[in-house]
Amino acid sequence: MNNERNSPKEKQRATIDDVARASGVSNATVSRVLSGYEFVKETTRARVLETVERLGYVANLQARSLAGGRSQIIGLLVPNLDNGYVGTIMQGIDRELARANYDVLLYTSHRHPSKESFYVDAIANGLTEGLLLIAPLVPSTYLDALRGQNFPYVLIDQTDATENSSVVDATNYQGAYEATRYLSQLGHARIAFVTGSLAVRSAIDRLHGYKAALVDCDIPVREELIVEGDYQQETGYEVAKSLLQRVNPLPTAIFASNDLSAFGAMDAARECGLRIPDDISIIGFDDIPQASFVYPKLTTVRQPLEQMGQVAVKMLLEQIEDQSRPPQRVALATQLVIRDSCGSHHLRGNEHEKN
Amino acid sequence: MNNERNSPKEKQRATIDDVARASGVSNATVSRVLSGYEFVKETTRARVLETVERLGYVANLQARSLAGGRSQIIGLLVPNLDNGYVGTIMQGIDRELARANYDVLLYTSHRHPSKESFYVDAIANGLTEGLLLIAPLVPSTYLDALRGQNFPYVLIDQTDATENSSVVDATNYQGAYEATRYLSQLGHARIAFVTGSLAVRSAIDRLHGYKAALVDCDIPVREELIVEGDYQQETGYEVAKSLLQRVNPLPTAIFASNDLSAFGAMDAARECGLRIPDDISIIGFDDIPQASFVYPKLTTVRQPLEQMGQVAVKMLLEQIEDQSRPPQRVALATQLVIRDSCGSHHLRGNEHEKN
DNA sequence: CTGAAAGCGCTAACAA
DNA sequence: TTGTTAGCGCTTTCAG
Repeated sequence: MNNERNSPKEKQRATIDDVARASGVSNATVSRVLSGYEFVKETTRARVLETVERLGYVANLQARSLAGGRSQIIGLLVPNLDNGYVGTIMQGIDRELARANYDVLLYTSHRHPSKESFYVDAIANGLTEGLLLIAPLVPSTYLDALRGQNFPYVLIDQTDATENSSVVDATNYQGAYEATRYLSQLGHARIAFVTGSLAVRSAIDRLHGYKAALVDCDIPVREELIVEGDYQQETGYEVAKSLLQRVNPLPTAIFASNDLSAFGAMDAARECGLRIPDDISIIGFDDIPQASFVYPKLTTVRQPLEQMGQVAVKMLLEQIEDQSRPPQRVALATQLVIRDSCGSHHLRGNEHEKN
Repeated sequence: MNNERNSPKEKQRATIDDVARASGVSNATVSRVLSGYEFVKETTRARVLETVERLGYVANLQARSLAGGRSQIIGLLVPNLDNGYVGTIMQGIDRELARANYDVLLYTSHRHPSKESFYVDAIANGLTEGLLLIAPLVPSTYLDALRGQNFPYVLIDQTDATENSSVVDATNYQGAYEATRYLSQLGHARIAFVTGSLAVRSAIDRLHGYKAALVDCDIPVREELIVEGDYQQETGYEVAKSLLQRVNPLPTAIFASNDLSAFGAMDAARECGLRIPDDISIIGFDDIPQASFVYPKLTTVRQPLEQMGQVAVKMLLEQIEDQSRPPQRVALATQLVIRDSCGSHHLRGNEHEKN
């Protein structure tokens, strides 16, 4: 509508033609200099560069990209930003992208599936050269379209049911297995489990790991000790609370499928008058930044979040370079991080004065 | 370089001309239909829309924006994403932007000033229609350039020394004043203060608020109780620790300039064998999501982070609509949120069995 | 080594 | 109500 961009006081941004004129060459030559083309006379190059500097010229991305160049932008779809989880992954993405001189167009779905698919359609449309999806809700809906256009994308911490996408995630099964075995080794036998949303692959894998470990440790799998959460702190609190009120005898440990749920479980335990780790042990999954500064510091299974981001970017960039590259799947190793929220069940009662 | 975009299997994206041809009209007409232009025959409009649907046509943003239309994208510069602070603000930004159908191009400076100014140059260059800067480090460097081009931007939680920018922040002085007075009312007289980076306006204002409250409460301002932090948890930990080791008698309360620093101070206090809030009270500033689930829950001064994001977007959008609009400054009210990390100093010793 | 010219996909006068 | 025609700023042949 009434676009005031030409108001009197406004300085006009320098274009490539301005630079060309000011340095007495053609715009093509300026373009060559700027793109690092080899065969330009040194003196010409110097002159152009000097002019660019003097005029404070910066190329217009849209024009460049329209003209067939690269936009150097990738789309990033995230569920939210209010806990460190996505932030940490993004740190990895950021680092790797900076190296390749790419920028990020961000889409926050706020766990709203329809918004998610809307964005994906829009993103794959021109501006971005590729797409990174962090823990998307229901990828299957739009993944086909993406594949149909042969549009480069990588899923982070989520799996495509058709197994036809590039994905980066962690060894969820093994991580959960180890965590459970660790609790068992501490003497726990009544180990409750708070799942993630079971629509999500990682949640299912962690559940399987938990069950497998129980079996291997000769602990019966009791369905009443398994409650369904959704990776949210609030939900973790609620289900843990009702679990603690319902089950008798009480579990001596709770394994929450992610740190956020674990925080919720900690709150619930405390409200029930239980001391952590003396009365009940709690273990999480992810190792988001907060895990190390809740009190007591949370023992958890570390996902290499930052590294996942980096790897995803590398894969995406490769795919952008060579669109015919087949999908890859990478699962990075998890690692048990022992802090203060789990205690030995044998010693209960004897060692009450831990700080 | 070797752009494989024309590999055999790749479907080509439909352009506006494809749509025009397929519906037997000119591209101009298609453009009109798409932009909601009023005077198009209904049957034509319907036909075009049908074709768009059938071909799965989506407009190319870069072309549209190059041609003088709007890109519907704003740039967002953030310092980092690993704590809830920025995430919460972004939630507000997001909500408001979604309403106006804008997207976000994200730049993470990771507290690196040169990167910051580099980004600002790049951002203001074509693609984005405006710029939101969250807690930028040294805005003065590039703000002039932005203003010179009359490029719309809004600062969030930071102030331009020249007072020539639109800014949204909170009532830092009053918030700090209230927090300090609250501690004084609890009976504390030795109240330590951990500042933010004093290059930042909010940090200075909070320090002033703290000092003013002390004066008004007839408590002497002791410089040895004031230590300089930088809004980072790690630094908060370090300076609080050395403070607690150095000062004698110990302060009975610590006011940290932001929640992150407060978390650091909590860690330090605990390492010094102090119990919170029994032996020492700790109060923060911001009320980021973690504040309510650290243990004990942090008493803090709430900044309406989400609302700040929303207001900033509204201001920016107004500026985009009317570029001649003069800069505005809005300070949203802070609010003391009393939780569990502060105790009364009078009662010390008598009420040791709080949970 | 460099310039001219043809677009990239779209919007916006200006005609018709 | 609709089509024609210029560009937007840049890259990229194709000639020199």
